[in-house]
Amino acid sequence: MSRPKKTLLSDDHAVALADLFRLLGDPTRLKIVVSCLRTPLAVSDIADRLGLSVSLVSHHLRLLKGARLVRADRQGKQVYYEADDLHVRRMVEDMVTHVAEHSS
Amino acid sequence: MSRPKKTLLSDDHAVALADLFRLLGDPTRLKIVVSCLRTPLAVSDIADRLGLSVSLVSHHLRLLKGARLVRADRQGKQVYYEADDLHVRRMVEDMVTHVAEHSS
DNA sequence: TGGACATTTGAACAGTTGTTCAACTGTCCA
DNA sequence: TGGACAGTTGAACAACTGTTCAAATGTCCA
Repeated sequence: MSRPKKTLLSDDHAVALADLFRLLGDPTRLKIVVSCLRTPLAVSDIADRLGLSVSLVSHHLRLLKGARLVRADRQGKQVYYEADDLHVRRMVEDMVTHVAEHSS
Repeated sequence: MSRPKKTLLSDDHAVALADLFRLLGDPTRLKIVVSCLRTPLAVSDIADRLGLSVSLVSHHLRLLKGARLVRADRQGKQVYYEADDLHVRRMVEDMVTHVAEHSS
């Protein structure tokens, strides 16, 4: 609960954290994550909502899944994606609302 | 205090937020930010601590300053850099401690 | 089985990015 | 002024990344 005064970042942690940041560092990919933040969404639904090709969305989802930012759930012909856990959801939401609030 | 149920991300906000994430998405740059998170540090001090060339650190600092993630303060021959505001500090700290705690 | 729908995958390409090296600017002090 | 120290800048290059297109896989139902 309490936070240490000095947070020195080990190389491993720096790389791991940077990997996360980098994945969220592309606007398209960020929008994909945000779109399935609260409700599981099929690939084609995401593509429709964002006006992207299904192929492109799938490519990005593969990367996001690899980093455990999203989770896949096949249901018949469709595959539903959603934010992987509570933490990812909170962290992205916090950042999104922050930018929304502080947009000058 | 309360968070809206649906956080839809506008294109502008997505790009702005992704810009932030992308800058933190490089391990070297992330370590530079973290190193001057709590104490202002001169360019050569950062370079020494992280074992990087002064030139490389300066290049990265320029990008970070451009995004207002860090602030520069010349003091004689040296230029001290530090995290630009409380928010940047908190957000990066939160992510760093999160990864440190959840490293499996 | 066959065909329609949903998604994944791989190759290929243009554009971007991190790093290095060398040259340049700025600041101080003898 | 001169030289030493601190930092910035630009060019150049290899490595990486996002996107597109076409082909492949998986799933359901008549």
